[in-house]
Amino acid sequence: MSTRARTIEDKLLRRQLILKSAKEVFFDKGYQRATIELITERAGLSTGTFYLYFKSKQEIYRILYSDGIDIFHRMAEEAVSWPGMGTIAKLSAIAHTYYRFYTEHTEYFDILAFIHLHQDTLHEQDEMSSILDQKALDLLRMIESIIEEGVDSGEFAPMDTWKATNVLWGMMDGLVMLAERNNVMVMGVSLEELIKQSLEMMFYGMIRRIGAGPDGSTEENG
Amino acid sequence: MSTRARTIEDKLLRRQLILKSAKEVFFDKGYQRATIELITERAGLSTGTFYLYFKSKQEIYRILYSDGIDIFHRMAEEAVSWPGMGTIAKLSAIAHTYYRFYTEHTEYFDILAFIHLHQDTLHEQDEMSSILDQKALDLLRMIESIIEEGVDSGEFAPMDTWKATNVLWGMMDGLVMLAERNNVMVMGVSLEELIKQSLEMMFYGMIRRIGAGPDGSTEENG
Amino acid sequence: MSTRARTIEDKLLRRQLILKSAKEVFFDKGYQRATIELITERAGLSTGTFYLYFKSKQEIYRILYSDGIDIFHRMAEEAVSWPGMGTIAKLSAIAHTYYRFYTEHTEYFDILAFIHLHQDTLHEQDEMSSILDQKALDLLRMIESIIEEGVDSGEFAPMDTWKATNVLWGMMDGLVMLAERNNVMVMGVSLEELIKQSLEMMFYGMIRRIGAGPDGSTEENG
Amino acid sequence: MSTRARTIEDKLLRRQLILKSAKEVFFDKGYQRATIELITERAGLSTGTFYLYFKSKQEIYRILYSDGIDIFHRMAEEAVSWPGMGTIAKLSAIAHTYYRFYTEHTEYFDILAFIHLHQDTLHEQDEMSSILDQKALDLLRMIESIIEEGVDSGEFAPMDTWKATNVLWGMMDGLVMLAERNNVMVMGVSLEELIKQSLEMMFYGMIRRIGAGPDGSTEENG
DNA sequence: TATGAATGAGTTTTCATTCAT
DNA sequence: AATGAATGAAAACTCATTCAT
Repeated sequence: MSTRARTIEDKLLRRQLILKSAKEVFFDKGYQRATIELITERAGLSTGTFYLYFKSKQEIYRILYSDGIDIFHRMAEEAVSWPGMGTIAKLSAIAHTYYRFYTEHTEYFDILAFIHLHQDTLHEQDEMSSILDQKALDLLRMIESIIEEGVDSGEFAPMDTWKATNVLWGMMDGLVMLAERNNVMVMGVSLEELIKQSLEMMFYGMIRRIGAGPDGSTEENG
Repeated sequence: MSTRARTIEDKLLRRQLILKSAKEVFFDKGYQRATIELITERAGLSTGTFYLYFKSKQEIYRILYSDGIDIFHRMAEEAVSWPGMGTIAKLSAIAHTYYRFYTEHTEYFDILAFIHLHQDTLHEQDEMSSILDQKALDLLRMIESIIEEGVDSGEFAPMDTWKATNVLWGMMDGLVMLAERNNVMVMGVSLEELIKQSLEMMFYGMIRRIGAGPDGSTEENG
Repeated sequence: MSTRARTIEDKLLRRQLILKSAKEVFFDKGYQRATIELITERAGLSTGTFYLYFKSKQEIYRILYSDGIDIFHRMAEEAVSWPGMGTIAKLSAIAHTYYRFYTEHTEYFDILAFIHLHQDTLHEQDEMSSILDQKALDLLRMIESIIEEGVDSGEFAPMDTWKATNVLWGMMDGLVMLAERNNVMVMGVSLEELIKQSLEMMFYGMIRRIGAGPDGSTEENG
Repeated sequence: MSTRARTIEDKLLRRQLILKSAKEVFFDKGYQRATIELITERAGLSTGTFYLYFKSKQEIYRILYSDGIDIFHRMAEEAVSWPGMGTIAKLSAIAHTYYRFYTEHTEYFDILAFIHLHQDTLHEQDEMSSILDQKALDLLRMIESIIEEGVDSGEFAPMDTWKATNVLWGMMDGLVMLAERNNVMVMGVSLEELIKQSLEMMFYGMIRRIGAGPDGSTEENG
């Protein structure tokens, strides 16, 4: 690609280049300390060019957020697409995918984690924000559908599947958040281990067992 | 107190007033978009006055963070200080406290959640940062000691208590984070409900049961 | 003196106290970096009190400048008031006084040296500035009158005494300025030595000698 | 050059424009009261543009100081580079250069005079400060070497040349300082005249003469 | 009189965005 | 299309001065 992007392919390539730079700079510096100059410089372009491809700094941030969800969604779908997987195996696979997404796409993870804490900065009443939320919702719905399968197949006890979905996600999310925020705290305990253990605890409560109530409680723990 | 804070009490009150304003503005706007002008304006004071009570914007933020942890720590300790509480009751109480802290001190919650995502910005190699981390660590250690009690008393199966602490915290944290970030997602499911359910699932995995292995797994879900 | 200055003596004393503090702080920090708070704090008073005794920061600066000139003027007059002193002895005494003033009243010296470089800051078209200039002029006139005596008595060759006065002052001033500004430059050469030598050089050019022209030039250096 | 400086030449020109404005504003207002806004406004630019060309207010000040010394050093070297000049002629030429520098580059003169009185403000332990001091020292050394030539050639009596250099500089400096600070004082006496006369007085003390001691004293004025 | 809390104008610097080239 | 110089609106922080107590 030369200095001018004449073809549509060139333009797309250049757009991708800027997105990549932005992702890296946002990861290195955070939203506020990332500057358009840093982003374009890293892409080997000039600041003005940025505005030929993106409307604003906010816009590119939102696009990255959206892309991040898409990537994770795709990874999760692939992870559960193998024939013959049981419900627990699928949920384990999703949890493991979450861990993989965290390690392989840390920059995206940060952007995703960051954004909900800055709704004030970024969710400024435009169409984008609701789209983003919709995407996140779709992701959760996919997970819910797996749990529903488990209930339908009798693998899991009857339960409020939406609740269970949120429990699962919250558990994963909280653990990764914890790992990210402070390495000291999870000292000596790998994130993967924690997720595995959490899942086991959870599944143990979910699976159908004689004598277990529909909400996972038993006579034993009253 | 009128226009001038003459006594020590007045000064403390005014300090509290600024802290309150800051907490609210940080909550509304986030750290970056919060300005000293907004904070003092909300307190009915002038910008200069801010610097009579606090050294910098960072300082007041750190104070709020520290205060936030202190408040939660105190709430948690009070919640488990009733005589005759079993381990599960104590952990439930802490989880419930977390929920209460979230609802009653949302501004603090945000500050706490925010800070670990911006260690680069705020944890700039001063004594404060290690104190803060230490405080957070102390909190987790307190929870761990409760789980240890449960293991010692035979209520829980033997386990890695530090892992379990992190699972518990991660679960709570993730759920609240989820609730905070997007109300739509937990639509129809109250946070309190979710925490309750998660705990039950978790405890079900933790309690000692005949035939259960030390890690909570059984032949059934092997 | 208690917390309130009730008598006129008390008020004068308090005024002197503030002047002393101001002199020290101006010396330590320079005009800009000296703050009213620093000045009053050093005097054991509150900032507000400052404005009971002085109109502004500028005013106290000007007063110190004025006082500085007065002190030097007095020192110079005392130094030449001994009966039987010749002209050269008197001029030597004044030069030595200048050196003494520099070492014994360094704070004043700095204020005096500083002020003419900041006419913009301090000489803002008020009556004070012309008074100050008048005082400085009076000082030079006193020195000129000594040189005139020397010419009248035949000790010096006829000369333009105003020129000579300025030469003398400029020499002294420049030397001290040099010493103050950069110790390295006068490394190994004491200021006193330099002044002594300069004076000797100058007097050698001024004294009446057979064959010397009225302006101090001779056939030898023609 | 129109509204945008596209070429390197344009940029250099614009840089010069800002330097010129800064020099003037520093001269008018002094360092503290000079603001970036005043500087850029005078240059017909916006405040932000300043920071495209200079790192900070301090930086531009230091550059001007450095430039000032360079200009004077160059002027002085040119002034003494004519073949056949004797030592006295060279020193006279330097003194005259000092006067020219003062009249032709008054703004620079002020900056130079100002800086050594504010070593605290501006000489803040960076490489620049030592370079600046070195430059000033180099200048004095150049003058000293001329005096040394005079001694070597027998034109001057043996003397401490470093002392003599400082006497000469101090004399010049003090005279110009005097002229600058208060025109009234040197009323009716041109600076040029004063410098000429001072030099003559000084040289008269320095030149080798039968019966004169090595320090310039003679039996006549003993 | 004395206090010192409060004020708010003023200053340097950053950086998203624009626009002349 | 691309450039990158120019813009100018913030924003944190300081401190001489005021004024309620």
